[in-house]
Amino acid sequence: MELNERKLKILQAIIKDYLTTAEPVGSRTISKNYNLGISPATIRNEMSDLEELGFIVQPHTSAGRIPSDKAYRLYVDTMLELQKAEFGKLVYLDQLLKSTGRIENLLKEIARLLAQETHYTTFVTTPQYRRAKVKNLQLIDLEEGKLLVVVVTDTNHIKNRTIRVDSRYDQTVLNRLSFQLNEQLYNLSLEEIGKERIESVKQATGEDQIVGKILDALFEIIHEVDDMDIYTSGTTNILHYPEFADLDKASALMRSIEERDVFKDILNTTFDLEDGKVKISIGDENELPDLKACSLITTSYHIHGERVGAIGIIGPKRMDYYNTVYSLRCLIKNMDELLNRL
Amino acid sequence: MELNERKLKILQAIIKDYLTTAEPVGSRTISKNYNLGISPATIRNEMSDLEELGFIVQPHTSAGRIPSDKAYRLYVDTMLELQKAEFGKLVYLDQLLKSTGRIENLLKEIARLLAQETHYTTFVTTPQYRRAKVKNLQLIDLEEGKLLVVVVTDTNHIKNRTIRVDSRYDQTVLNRLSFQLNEQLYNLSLEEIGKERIESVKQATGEDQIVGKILDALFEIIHEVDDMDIYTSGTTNILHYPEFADLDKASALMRSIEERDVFKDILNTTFDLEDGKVKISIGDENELPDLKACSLITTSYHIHGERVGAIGIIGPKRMDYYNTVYSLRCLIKNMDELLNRL
DNA sequence: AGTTAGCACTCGACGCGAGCGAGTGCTAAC
DNA sequence: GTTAGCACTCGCTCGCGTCGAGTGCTAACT
Repeated sequence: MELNERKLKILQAIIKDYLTTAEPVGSRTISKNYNLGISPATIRNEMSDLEELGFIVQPHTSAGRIPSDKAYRLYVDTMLELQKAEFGKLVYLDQLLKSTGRIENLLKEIARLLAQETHYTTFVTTPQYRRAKVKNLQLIDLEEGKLLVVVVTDTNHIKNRTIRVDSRYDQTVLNRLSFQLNEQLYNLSLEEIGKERIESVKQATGEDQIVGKILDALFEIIHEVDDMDIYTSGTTNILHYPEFADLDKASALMRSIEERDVFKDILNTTFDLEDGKVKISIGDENELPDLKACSLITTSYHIHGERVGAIGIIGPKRMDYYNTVYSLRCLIKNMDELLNRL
Repeated sequence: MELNERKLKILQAIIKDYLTTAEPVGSRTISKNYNLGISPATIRNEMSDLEELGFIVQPHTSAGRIPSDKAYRLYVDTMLELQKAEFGKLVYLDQLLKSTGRIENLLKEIARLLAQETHYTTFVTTPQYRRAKVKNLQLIDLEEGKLLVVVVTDTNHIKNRTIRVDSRYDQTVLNRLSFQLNEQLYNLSLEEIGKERIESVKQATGEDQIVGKILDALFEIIHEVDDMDIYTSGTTNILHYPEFADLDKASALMRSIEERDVFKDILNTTFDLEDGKVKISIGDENELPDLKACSLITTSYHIHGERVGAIGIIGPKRMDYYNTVYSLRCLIKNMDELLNRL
């Protein structure tokens, strides 16, 4: 059995109807409202096939059908035509810039506006300059069993961390070690220092136990998200989605968002995204259990051409993908321009 | 009719019971569980009196009684004995300090821990240095009906705001006015410029309509909270209070908190608090409609002896005042010490 | 005069069953 | 291959009776 054109049209109709009503869709509804020229009985037969193919599911016997994750994926991949959209200028962003000088407030406001427009939950991270380069790395003897690792970047950000080691190392030994590591890492940007690079430096420096520990700490320092804030808005909208009528579910999701647990996964994948790409991840495609009833639309924003931050929308799987993606794209275009002017 | 000792005991019993069960309290319950040595019938008579006195209310006929705001106020003022409490050292705060260098993260964590301990919603503001002094004040003619007020402090913070006026003022007139106002306000710290000071300057400058407007704007500029962040935690706890079972109420309150509307009132009164004082404001005592079903416990924290930030707890009127106030006091003591060490 | 037992009454909460209606799958005819 | 017809399923709503917690009132008791 294959997905012929009529099945596709019916599926499309089901999705479209379900997106607006949030109610299971029956054969009669489709026959009446989407003139495909076929009777409810025929549609029923096709729907039975679509269910077998895994595109729709029945919440219970004698209910209509609702789209599955697979259907949403198909919808997003093939039925959403966004390529040729034109994006207007958002004048309110300019006004925003005038009313506040701090970029933090600007980002907060952007999250707020996006939430207001889409009625979903939104988030924006503060910018992360991952192209900053290592200028200096220094190891400092603190006390028996403790070392301090300090990294200074060419943007004069200072990051440090204490690590535990088994024995005491003399400062002259540490200085030599610092020098070696500096040679290996100098002028590398933070994003270039990935897991592989760390491993290769380990090899090059001779696989010493302490060097291993230092490099692991270094990796963490560089990639720590401690100084990144995430601004959210519209979390209370979750309470109004019919799929979160169950208070426990809603509360679990809201707590995950409040505690920032949600973002651990999201941000990694977003920063790996190629420029200008909007990523949609639907239901079960999300790692976090609380997000399995949600869809996520994420993208990145730029300052001086550098991809520095993430912005995204969390909504029910039944969300209005078309308009939401449109809004996000339009916002990003205006936002990138705005941030370049800062 | 007066509030004799027996009535007081019954009221106390009602409050105590209601705080734990969140259910209206009946006469039989009190007779059985709090051995006051009187029968339900007698208690009913007394309760009838207590209702007439405004200390308890009946949600509907044939239901038990619940304490009114007035009762909570009495309870908090006279029945809560907190004076002689000893506060232990919170070791986890020290650990917190070690794990993060930034004060922002420290404050976020403090809000989180307090929410976790109390199961209510908490907030902490970032520090505000209000002892900065006025260095210069300038009025600038913008256009017909619009003036710009600029204040510069000795810490080189610049604050400004446009205000609307009825007619146009020549810049030379504005300069003279600026000079006059500067004379009055120069070298005053921001916290010294309170409502009373503003009033007295109004008098001294001759009660002109425009001067009034300028001074009002000035007051707002000085006390505006634009560069202040407010960290909240535990907002989802609201969903579990029985008094917010109504989703619309819960969602309205959570939105108010998310949008920071709640804090406009709260913060003004908190910063006016004398040092070390914990303020409790119950139900209708709160300005904001969404807070009328809540109680608020707020106090301030200090850095180098200066009162710089607010911290507080938002819970249902039925909250556990005793333990919550205790937790807050204990936290503040440790927090002030910790912040001094920074 | 204050206290208490007794009693009728109120009213929300809960559970149950009938009825409704949206929707299905199957069958037989077109 | 399509469709009309039909029996069947099942969640939802609504009304109704019951239950029980709680009250106020009255009359009797101390």
